[in-house]
Formats: sequence, structure tokens, C-alpha cells
Amino acid sequence: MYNAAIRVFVVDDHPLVQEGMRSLLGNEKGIEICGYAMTAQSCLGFFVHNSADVILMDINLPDMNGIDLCKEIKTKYPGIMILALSTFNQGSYVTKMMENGASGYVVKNADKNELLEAIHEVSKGKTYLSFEAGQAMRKSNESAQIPAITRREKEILVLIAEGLTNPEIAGKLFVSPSTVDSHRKNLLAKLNVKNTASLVKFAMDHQLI
Amino acid sequence: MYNAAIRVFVVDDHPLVQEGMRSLLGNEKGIEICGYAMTAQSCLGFFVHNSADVILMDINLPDMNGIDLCKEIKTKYPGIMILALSTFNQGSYVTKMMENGASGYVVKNADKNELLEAIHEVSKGKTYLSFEAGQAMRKSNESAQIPAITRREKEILVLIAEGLTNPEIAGKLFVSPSTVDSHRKNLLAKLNVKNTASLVKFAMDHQLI
DNA sequence: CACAAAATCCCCTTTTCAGGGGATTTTTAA
DNA sequence: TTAAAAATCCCCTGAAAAGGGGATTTTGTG
Repeated sequence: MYNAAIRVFVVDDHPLVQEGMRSLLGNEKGIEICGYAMTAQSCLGFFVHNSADVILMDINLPDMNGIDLCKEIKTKYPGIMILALSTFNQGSYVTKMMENGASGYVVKNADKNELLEAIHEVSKGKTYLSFEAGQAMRKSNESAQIPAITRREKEILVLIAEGLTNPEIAGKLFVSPSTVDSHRKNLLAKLNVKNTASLVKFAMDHQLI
Repeated sequence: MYNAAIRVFVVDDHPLVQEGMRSLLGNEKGIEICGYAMTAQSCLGFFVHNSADVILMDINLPDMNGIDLCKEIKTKYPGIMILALSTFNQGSYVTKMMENGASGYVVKNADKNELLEAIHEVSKGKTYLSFEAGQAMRKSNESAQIPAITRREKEILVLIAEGLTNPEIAGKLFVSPSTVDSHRKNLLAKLNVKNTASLVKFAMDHQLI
């Protein structure tokens, strides 16, 4: 085995996290931090003329969400491995990142060892899920994989959460109140909730709105 | 003016943030990091036999929320200044921390200068709000200061969000459905929302539940 | 103690929602 | 092109919520 250091690029808009990475990984043998970006745009800019082995990518960026950035990077440069980094630990996020080409997911309260292990695994083309992320993903797969919601249903869901009644929504969307009612019933059935209150809570808990 | 370094104690369960702090503040003249804690409990333990000038406190700790920890520290050791630190930037959080004795609020995407300025200001007994936090607070004060909700109302609010109906809640709390209905109406009136859907959304948006 | 705030309870009417059923027309993707 | 999925629409009934009113009993704090 040869010993080229793994080139790591960090995309995160938190100076604290960047500092932390620098001091956590900077002196680590086998790892070389080859650049930083605070925004998705500057990250994309960097890769026009440069490369890296692994990108540590925050999911919450100021100018673009990590899920889309992940997809774009993987499309243009499939050889670069992406390790998602997030404060949150929500099953839906984890799943979406993995579906869009991420090789792993590490929560930001990971310690140094976990971070190093994740980087090494991912750089070899393997998958790494931090314990919490794995749990969240399993939970979201076991108990309730969220059924797909259609465009129209989502649109109506948003208006319901804003407090509009069926007739009001109907007026806004130029359809009959019966139609809105049908969609509403479908939502209740699909998401397996029994009334408006639990519908809104479920939707907010799962980032549907 | 004499030049004793400001003793800073960091309470944050993210190793990354701790590392970041260490490398950001470690070599800074006039600042001395006198300790770290990952949990509220170990923080409280530290201050039994030690002290500090400023605590940088994450609002989201594993064992206790920052708002309560803040209150406890300020009660026991009013001389210690608390600078709240959070990923989020929600007006309600900012307001609550300040009400519970925090001297300032800095979002985690603050840069080094902002952090240093905040620590210095706060250590002098002044108040520091990072720009975003100030905005959030102003917004939450302008548009809608959230009316106080009573214990009972909150209890019922939670059950409403879980999807229980008035009779069901009444059964659970051993009161009459009329009573539940009254509380429900009070909630709608207090929070100025028109129905269950917007009530739940408002409650979740403002961390009432 | 006394006063205010909170919590409890009841009446009424109208509107909206939930649950059940069924049906037709557009879209979308294979 | 053709089947499946989505979106549209309607009927019915009973339950729940919203909007209005008022009243009494606890609780908590100065």
C-alpha cells in the first residue's frame, strides 16, 4: 500500500467548525486538508481547477442545501467521496444525502476518532454512518418510511398549516372545495394520522413543510 | 487597567466546536481557556470548586437545555457572565436566554473577531448580541412577542398536537371536555391563530412544544 | 387577607373536519 | 399507446372545532 495522504476539502460556513477541523485533522498523518469553502458556490469554483479525495460537507449551507450540492458534485466528479456533516440527525436528511451520492454521514458531535475513521473508510470507497445517523436511518426505515407526497398534496398541506380552511384553499387554488377535501383525506390516510393537528405536527417533524 | 486574562469556560458537547474554540482562542492574549464541559452536569460540577469569568454556553446540551442551565448558574454564581452559543438563530431562544441571565448571544457561524469582541464585551458586564441574533430578537419583539402560556395550556397544547380530541384530552387529564375547550379557545386567542392547524404550526415554530 | 390569575365548568349556534362511499378527467412514465 | 398515478369532483352522515356568551372555584403572591 502506498502512502499518499488523503486530500480533504471542507465545506462549512462555520468558522468554528473550520478551525476545529484544521486543528483536529491538520497534524494527522495521512490526511491533508487541501482547501476550505464557506459556500456551495466557492466549493464548485474550487473543483473547476482542483481536486480532492474526500469532501466534508455541511448540509446546511448559506447558498444551497447540501443535498443538491452533493448531487451536483457527484455528477461532475464521481471520483470524489462525500462525507455529509450535520448538526442534525434526522433520518430523512441522512437518507436523502445517501440517495444523492454521499458515502457517509457524521454528526457534528462526533469525536476525533470517529471523524478519522469516517474519512478513511469513505476514502476507500466504503460507506460510513455514525452510530446516531445509522440509528436514525434505521428508525426512519423501520417504523415509518414516509410515503411519497404529491406536488398538489404538499401545496395543500402548506396551506392547511397556514390555517386556511378547505373553502379558502379551494379559492386560492381555483378548484372545488371537494377536491381540496379529497387531497386532505389522502394526506391523513397516507401519513397515517387522524386529524389536522397531528397532520401538521407530522409534517413539521419530517420536514414536509 | 490591569491585565488579568479573561478566564473562559466552554460548555459544548461538540468536540469540533471545542477544538475550534481551543485553536481560535487558545493563543489569544488576554484570554485563557480555563476548562471545558460536554454536559450541563459536568459544568455544574466544575463550578463547585472552580470559577471563571465568562462561560460560552451551547444552548443544546445533551442532558439539560441551556436556558435552564443558564438560570441555575446565574442564581448560584451571579458574577459569571454567560455568552450563549447556538447554531440556531431563533428569536424565541435569544429572548429566553437573555431573560434567564445571559449577557449575550452569538451564533456559531460567527467569525473569530466577532467571538473575541463578544467575550470582551460580556466580560466587562456589557451585553453583546451578534447581528443575526439582534435581528431575530428585534423581529420577535416587533411582530409578535409570544404571550405567556400557562402550565395547563401547554399541557393541552402538546396533547392537541399529538392528535387528541377535546374529549380524549379531557379523559386523560380527568377534567371536563368543556374545560379543555376553554383552554383551547384561550390558546387560539392568546396566540392569535384561527384554528388547530395554525395553532400547531405556531407552537412548533416557536418551540412551545 | 385580598386580589388577580389560572383553572374549572356550562350554555348556545354555525362551520369545518373526518369517514365512508364512488366517479371522471388529466398527467406521467413505461 | 396504454396503463397507472394524480388530480379533479360529488354524495352522505356524524363528530369535532370555532365563536359567542357567562360563571364558579382554586391557586398563588403581594
